[in-house]
Amino acid sequence: MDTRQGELFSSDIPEWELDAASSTPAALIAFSEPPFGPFHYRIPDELSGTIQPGMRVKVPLGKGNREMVGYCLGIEVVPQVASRLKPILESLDLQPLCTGNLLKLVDWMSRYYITPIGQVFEAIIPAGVRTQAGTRMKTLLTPAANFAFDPDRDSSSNASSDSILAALPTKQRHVLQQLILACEPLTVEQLQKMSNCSSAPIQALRDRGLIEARSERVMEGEDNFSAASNKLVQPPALTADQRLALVSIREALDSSKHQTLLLHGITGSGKTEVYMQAIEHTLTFGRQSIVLVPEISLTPQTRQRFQDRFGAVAVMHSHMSGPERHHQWRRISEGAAKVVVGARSAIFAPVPHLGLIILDEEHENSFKQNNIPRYHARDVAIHRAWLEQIPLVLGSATPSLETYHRAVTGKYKMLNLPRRIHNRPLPEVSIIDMRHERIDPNRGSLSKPLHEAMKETLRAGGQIILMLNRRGFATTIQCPACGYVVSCPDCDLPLTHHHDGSKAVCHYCDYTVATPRACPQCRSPEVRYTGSGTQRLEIEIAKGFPNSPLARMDADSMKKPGSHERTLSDFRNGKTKILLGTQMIAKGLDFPNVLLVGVINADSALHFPDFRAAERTFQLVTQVAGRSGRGEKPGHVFVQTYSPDHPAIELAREHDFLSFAKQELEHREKFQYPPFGSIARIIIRGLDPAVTEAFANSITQTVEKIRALQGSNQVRFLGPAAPPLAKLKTFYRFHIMFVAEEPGILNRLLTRVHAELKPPKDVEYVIDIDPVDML
DNA sequence: AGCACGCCGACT
DNA sequence: GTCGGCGTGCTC
Repeated sequence: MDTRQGELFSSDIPEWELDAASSTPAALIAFSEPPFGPFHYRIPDELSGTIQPGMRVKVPLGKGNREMVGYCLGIEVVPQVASRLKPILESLDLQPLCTGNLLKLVDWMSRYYITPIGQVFEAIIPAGVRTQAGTRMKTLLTPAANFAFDPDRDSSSNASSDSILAALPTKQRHVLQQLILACEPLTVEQLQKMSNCSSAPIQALRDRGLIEARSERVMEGEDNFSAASNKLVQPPALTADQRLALVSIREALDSSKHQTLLLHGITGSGKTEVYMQAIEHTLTFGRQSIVLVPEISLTPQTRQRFQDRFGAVAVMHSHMSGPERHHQWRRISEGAAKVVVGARSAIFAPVPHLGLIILDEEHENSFKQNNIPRYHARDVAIHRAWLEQIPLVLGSATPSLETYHRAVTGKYKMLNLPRRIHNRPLPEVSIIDMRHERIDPNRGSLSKPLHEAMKETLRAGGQIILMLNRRGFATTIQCPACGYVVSCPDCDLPLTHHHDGSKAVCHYCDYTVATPRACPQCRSPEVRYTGSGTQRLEIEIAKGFPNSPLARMDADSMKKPGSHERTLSDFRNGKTKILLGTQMIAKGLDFPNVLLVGVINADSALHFPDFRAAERTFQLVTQVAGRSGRGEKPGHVFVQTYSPDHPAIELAREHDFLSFAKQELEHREKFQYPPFGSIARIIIRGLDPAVTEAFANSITQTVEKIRALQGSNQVRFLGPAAPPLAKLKTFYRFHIMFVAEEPGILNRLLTRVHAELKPPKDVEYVIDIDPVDML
């Protein structure tokens, strides 16, 4: 190719400083792997006018000119001689995968999360869309122009084509006649079948130019994504509170301006109905909506509820196949879906006329992505809504303190649903002080009061939800003789015993071994299982309540597709009386006959070394408590804890979010934690502990240097220190925490630091902006 | 990431 | 004298 280019300009003046008149339009291309670029590429004549921002292109890179796929960021005029630039080889998309505000959103994410823009593209465009999953190239054959399909054609009208036909070998003539008679483009296979021949005569006709072939990408399989069912459910009447909230959202929609609204509605207050009527209003001016929900609450029921109301609903979640995602994505970008309901990544849905974004269970940590780019869907939603100048509704019974504080200070509009539907009371919550509970093997993990309440509830025909936030059978496997604990060789953490298959499993990396029958260290013939998980609880309950059908819901029992759906429908129709599970069952479930909820261990989230531990505990207890008493009969909740005096637990008992928030905000302000400050984290991991720690320490020095350079002394940092998971999947880990008054200062510092860091071999690091956990 | 250039040790 | 180690730097 351009091997002689260098010789054409042998002067010492860099080419880009040459005559400005030779400036030329070039495409700016970024890659999703190093070197991320972006780099300029020449747009060859045959592609001129076709390359647009948001498209993927194939370009040569480096000395070997290896072919790379890159994303076009834009077309620029660069003061460079056109021939100096390497050319784009090929355009991979007919239409941009990303346009307008979505492109701006990608750019913002790249800067805010300090992530190469190519990696952001890779994360927001589903893999199934990039590979065009579910489509296939099909070659369609048509007769050459002078044989154009013509059903009325008689033999005298086109003498020349007839003579060509007559001159052909028999087989080829027959094939061509068949194609003309077909009156529509045919695939090679179809034509072969019709004329009962091999592909040879067809190829010969193509070579003679008598058959024209064109390639087209077609959707494979039938369109099984049904459109609207014709009878849609009519909206029910709203309560006064709901009406008031809806009026505010409608005002925001009508204003054509951006506004964030916090819908603070207690559990069972009917937030979803407000969302749906807001979506309805959005539809009246021809715009679509995006509804984001945590992955676990994206149940078939949720989906059904929206489908019954709106018909044309697109669903996006992580357990979808490539072709499915691709199809949904296409439907969305064509504007065929009125509503997109999805988890985290649905915030990137290519909706053409977005009118409203709703983010339900706003406080949920699962909206934060744990791998690059480590974005928070709530914050991305805020930015997208701002770019589109549309309202964003954040809904929760237990808002995050960040959001709540912004609503209280007037940055967001606060909407309240302080009452349950039909004025039903919130359940009475009883705290069980486990420090004073006698252990009784007949009850296992259940305290006497909870055990009694269960008996009573079952007698009265009610249903029960029990939450234990640990899966497996036992959390530690220990030798009573020598104290040896069976641990993960890769993470140094105790393995959890799983009863099914008698295996010991690491819950952080899935390392699995057969649970030893004897102590591997001292050969003592006995091991002890301490700490209860859902599997043990299931066995205990089955023994204690043999006549009450029971179902367990956790990551282990929900592996099979459809099991989630089946378990919930069995519980809904009363086939099972007791539902026990991990926090998976704490959110969103709405079963009117649940009269009792038991929290087996409310402290599980309380003792994490994390400033949000209290907030999470409050949220978890409040959320799971909200599952009870949703029907006509009142509900009751029992919370087992070893810290009955902890404010998070006491205030959750009183359903007093306001007091909890007030108290917690005071604490946050003292330490400049969010929402009073901005935080970020650098996590360093490496195979060699000493090398890793040395690099972590060197980061500190770079940070101090840049901080002095920028004069950003407001930034404080802690560390490097060993995080709670000091070893994970064979990697030794360190982290550094950053706190500053506002995100801009932190971003400016970390962007520079990132540019200077160069980790040694086998060491890597990530920057986590606005982390939600410190693990 | 890959691939070059580049500057010091053990081999024909 | 050359072959080759992987440190450093660049990729439009």
